[in-house]
Amino acid sequence: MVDKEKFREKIVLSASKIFSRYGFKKTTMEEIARALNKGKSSIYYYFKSKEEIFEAVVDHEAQVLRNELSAAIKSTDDPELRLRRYVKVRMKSFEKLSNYYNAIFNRDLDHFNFIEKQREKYDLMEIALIRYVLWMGVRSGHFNLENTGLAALAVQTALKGLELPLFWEKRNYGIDARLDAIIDILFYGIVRK
Amino acid sequence: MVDKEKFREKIVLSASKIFSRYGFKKTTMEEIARALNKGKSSIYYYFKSKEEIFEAVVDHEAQVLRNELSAAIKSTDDPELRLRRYVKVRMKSFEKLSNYYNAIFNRDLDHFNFIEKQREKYDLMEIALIRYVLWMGVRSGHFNLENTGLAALAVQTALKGLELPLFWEKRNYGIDARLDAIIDILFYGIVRK
DNA sequence: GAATATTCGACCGATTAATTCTAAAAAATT
DNA sequence: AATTTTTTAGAATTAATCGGTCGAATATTC
Repeated sequence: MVDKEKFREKIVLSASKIFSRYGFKKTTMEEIARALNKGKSSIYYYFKSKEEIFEAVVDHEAQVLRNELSAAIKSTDDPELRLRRYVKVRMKSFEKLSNYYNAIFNRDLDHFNFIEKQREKYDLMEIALIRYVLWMGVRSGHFNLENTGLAALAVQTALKGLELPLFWEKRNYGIDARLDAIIDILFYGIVRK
Repeated sequence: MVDKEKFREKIVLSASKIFSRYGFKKTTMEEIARALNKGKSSIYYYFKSKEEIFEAVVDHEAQVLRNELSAAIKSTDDPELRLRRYVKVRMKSFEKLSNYYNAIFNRDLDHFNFIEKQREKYDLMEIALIRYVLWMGVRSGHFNLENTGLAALAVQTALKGLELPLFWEKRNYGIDARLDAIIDILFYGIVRK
């Protein structure tokens, strides 16, 4: 039927909320079904397992993140501001996109190889985006870098490393300020004086 | 030992956070124990079941609520402002004290009779508090009521009825404004013109 | 009204989680 | 320092839960 894909999306959107609230393990098929006013077994008509639903959820949220990131890049021409906005969106999205975040940091989930694949896919995308931002900055003379590929890798590594300390502790206040500080530090070595 | 009661409190405080995040059913003894750096079975030295821990948590939070409510009442002498503050604290606390809230509204828990007892205890306390607030208002000529006992019951019933629509929907914004509106409506029939 | 798509209740086996058991550390008492 | 008592926790037990299957029922399409 034509509507099958539509309903798969409905499932993804609904399950996403439950996953983000309770995490993968604590979310039951029963709950996913109940939220949609369906019987549990009906869900299996659309997805063949809980993992498959979760994979679709993660894919969907990665897509949302990608969109937000490219919107941030398009929002300005100034390379410095652009990188600044990119970092902010990227770090803040990680808070919101908690499924994705959990998928990456939750030890329980390490055995799912699709997480690994997702991570790789995401990493490549991110490095490419950062490299683009850096390259544009170099071209316009704002940034001072020999090898944008290597630099993009370095920046991305730094961002990944910052995720944990940034969100594990005080989850609410000071994030903006701390991000600014981090970005400033990042810039000292990049921006041409 | 003397410290046994102390450690029971530690368990209650710690378990409270986990319960409020995941609810009764989804919280495991394993998690409660892990959060305290103890073995799962050690917890059973202090509480004889998960239910008993939860009961202690609910008791504790009801106590917190009682304290906040009487602080609100003591915070002013003006009867109108006092009732206004009482309602605000009462409605907002319900958001925070989510264990208690869940205990009352979660259908899964209906079979625990201690919930019923807790509910009764709380209702009586609340009616007494409201009656006191109303009575003081009548005495000073601010309120216009024949029977404060009956009026207290009516106000309390109204508040209980408001809990659900108020918190089930948009859980964040407009609550303050909506509460004010509700309080205003409540006052039209109470405050002497 | 046959064929196809969709739903769901009943069930199963594996896993997980609550609780108990046993015995060993750790503290307190003698 | 021996012993008694308190506290801890790994292992064992038991109960419940949950993901997933199956087949039958119901709705939809042709």
